[in-house]
Amino acid sequence: MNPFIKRLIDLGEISEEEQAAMLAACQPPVRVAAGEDLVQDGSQPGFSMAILSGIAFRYKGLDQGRRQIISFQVPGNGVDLYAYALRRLDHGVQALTACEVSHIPHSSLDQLISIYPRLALTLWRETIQDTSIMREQMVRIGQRPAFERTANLLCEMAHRLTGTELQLGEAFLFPIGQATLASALGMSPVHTNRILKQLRDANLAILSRQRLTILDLGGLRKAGHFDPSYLEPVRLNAGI
Amino acid sequence: MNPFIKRLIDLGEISEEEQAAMLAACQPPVRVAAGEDLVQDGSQPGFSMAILSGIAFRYKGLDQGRRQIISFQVPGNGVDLYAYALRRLDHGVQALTACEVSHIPHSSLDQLISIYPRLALTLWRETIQDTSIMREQMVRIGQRPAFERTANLLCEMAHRLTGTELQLGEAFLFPIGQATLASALGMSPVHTNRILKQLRDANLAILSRQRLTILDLGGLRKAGHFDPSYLEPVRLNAGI
DNA sequence: CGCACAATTGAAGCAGCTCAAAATAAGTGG
DNA sequence: CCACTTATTTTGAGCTGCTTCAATTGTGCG
Repeated sequence: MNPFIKRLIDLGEISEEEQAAMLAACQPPVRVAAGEDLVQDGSQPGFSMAILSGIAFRYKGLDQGRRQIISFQVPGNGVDLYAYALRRLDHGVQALTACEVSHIPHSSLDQLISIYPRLALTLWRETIQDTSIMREQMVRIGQRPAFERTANLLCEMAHRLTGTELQLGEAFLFPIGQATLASALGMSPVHTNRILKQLRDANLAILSRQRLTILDLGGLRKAGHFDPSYLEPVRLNAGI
Repeated sequence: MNPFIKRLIDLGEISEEEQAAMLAACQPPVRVAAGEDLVQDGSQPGFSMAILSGIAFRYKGLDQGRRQIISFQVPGNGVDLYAYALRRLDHGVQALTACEVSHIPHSSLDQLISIYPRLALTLWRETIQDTSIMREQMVRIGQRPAFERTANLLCEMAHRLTGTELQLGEAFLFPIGQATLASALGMSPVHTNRILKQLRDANLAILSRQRLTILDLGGLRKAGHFDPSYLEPVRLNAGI
């Protein structure tokens, strides 16, 4: 099934009719090569996107080549759904791996939402989940020392990639260079390298050859003070 | 005028009827003392809030007392409007100064939005502005060195407080302790103190006695590499 | 094979941290 | 309004986590 639709179902009860309507609003998949921008910083797209396969990331660039990676987007995630209400993007989105994305024109969203208001709430929830991840990233960068910080991010990625096509048994396809990882962690590439070595030496995780291999999930979680509750899907009418 | 309504008007064209309806959905103001929580981390509020006066901040706590301040909320800002779609808050909100806030029950939002769908988009836009600020905060923490980082945040606060009741001529009421500021900047209180001294010595800004005084806005902006474009209100149908 | 790029390691420096004490400011009760 | 207490700010000193620079090794690929 379309992983984006699957995700929306996870986020809230949506009828088959709504699913079909959402699916119809998604344009045929576009392939984007690794390293390409899905949308440019500062552009004014008339569409949002859903990631069908692959990993992308959002980033904000500074002068002199430095940049901060804001968050990763995995299959099923929407990308800049809230660009729907933004005139001008304040960040870029780039493909980490080759990606398949579906464009969703904002005009289609207008129609969709006017017919199925509940869908709007579900889409909104997807963006909210996104902000939860951003907050966690902020805590990571602002408060956690390098080792814990790195372990924590790897835990998050493993968690989010679980169940996607990118899971390969105990390992995950996560072809990120150390320089790129460094700009997600807010630390230097050299230090990132050393921390990865420490994680390897501690038999917690290995990141190499396009792959993230978790050797000791429990240990990695402890090292990263990782608590996945912020990633659990948020159902409006569940629980209480 | 109610600063929240004023802000919504800034964010998009909303009719007087819509304004009135929104106003009606806001419950009578509640006063919260400085240092008190507006909402607790982990709680499940059935309402969102608007800040009528004062400054609040959102934060995520770690073990051992460390915490990261996610963002500040100034008069007119909504607080956790998207808690509307969240079951359980993943962060807390605390009053920096004494605050007046208006609760907006989610049930009222339901009704409001079903009658005035355009209001939903405007509220959404308010939350989007919020995420822009969060992204900037992430860049600040992840990429900027202490001096630039601090200057940048002070620029943002000055910008956002301009035009509110908290503006006092060249200065702003911003009664933040250095320890609190430190947890917003992701640095130690001692170092925060030294950076503030540097800013003072450079005749850029003074933060003391409850007040933020900007001595040299141009210089402060340059020092902080501050570009306010992410704060400009985002109008859907404007421009182009 | 050989080129280009990514990962690894070493070494030196510094930005920012912790610890700890002194100086100011802010409350509080008499 | 003063004396006292308590919190906040400021400063010093020493340390370390992380950075930068630079060289080496490894890896993927035409």
